[in-house]
Amino acid sequence: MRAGGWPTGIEQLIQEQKRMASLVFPPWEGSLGSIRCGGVFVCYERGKREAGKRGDWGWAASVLIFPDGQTQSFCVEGRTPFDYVPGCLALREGPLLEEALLGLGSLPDLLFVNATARDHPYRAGLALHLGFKLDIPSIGITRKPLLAEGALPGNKRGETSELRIGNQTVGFWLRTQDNKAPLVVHPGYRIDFEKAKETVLFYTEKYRTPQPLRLARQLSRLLRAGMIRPSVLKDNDCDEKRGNC
DNA sequence: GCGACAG
DNA sequence: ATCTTGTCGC
Repeated sequence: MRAGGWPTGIEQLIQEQKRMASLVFPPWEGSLGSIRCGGVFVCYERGKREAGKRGDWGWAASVLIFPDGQTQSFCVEGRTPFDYVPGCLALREGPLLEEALLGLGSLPDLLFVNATARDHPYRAGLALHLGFKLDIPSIGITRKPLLAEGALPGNKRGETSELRIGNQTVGFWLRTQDNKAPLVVHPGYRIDFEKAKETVLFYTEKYRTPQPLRLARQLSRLLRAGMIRPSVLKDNDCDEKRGNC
């Protein structure tokens, strides 16, 4: 599988988003605990106050967690080809995130992405887009909704509350740790709400952010800091060993 | 026109 | 995405 083929302009992207939103995907049937779960993340230069611009450097990392806890990862850096435009995140981040994933020895069975899915002007945010493009069931995780609205959940781990756009439920708040800020969970490609909830809880036993996404974020920041180099990194054990990658 | 607006 | 500041908890 090769990288590329992303829309290169807003009109082209919107057309693709409308197409994806109109498709019906068969639900994924996998069992947590026996899958390779991935996370992918990109960070940008520190100290900038304005929204991202075309040409900004980005540092991306993907992480794959095996059932036995072993991990693999891949890091890549590059310039982003597009300004940040809400609703068009795929133009800015899609290509680099895909590159990071395709560098892994094998693709994940399930993927966490730092983006929305159905909570989107055309009901096809980057978490859905990336999963669809690579044919990997995907779950989006964000700090806040893009368009959806809904009350906050209770303060206990596992509590949820629906997020809707009009009458349509597009995602949900999920408290992953007692008394810590909830996350927005966006069921993406081939994932239903119940499975998304189970999966996020499975990967947040100890931390607020699902472990694959958390490790990918750590690695991308280490790459940005120059503490690790781009390309293959294998058998990392970053958890509890920050800076030891 | 003005503010909001995943990352 | 990123920064700042102060504050709380382990």
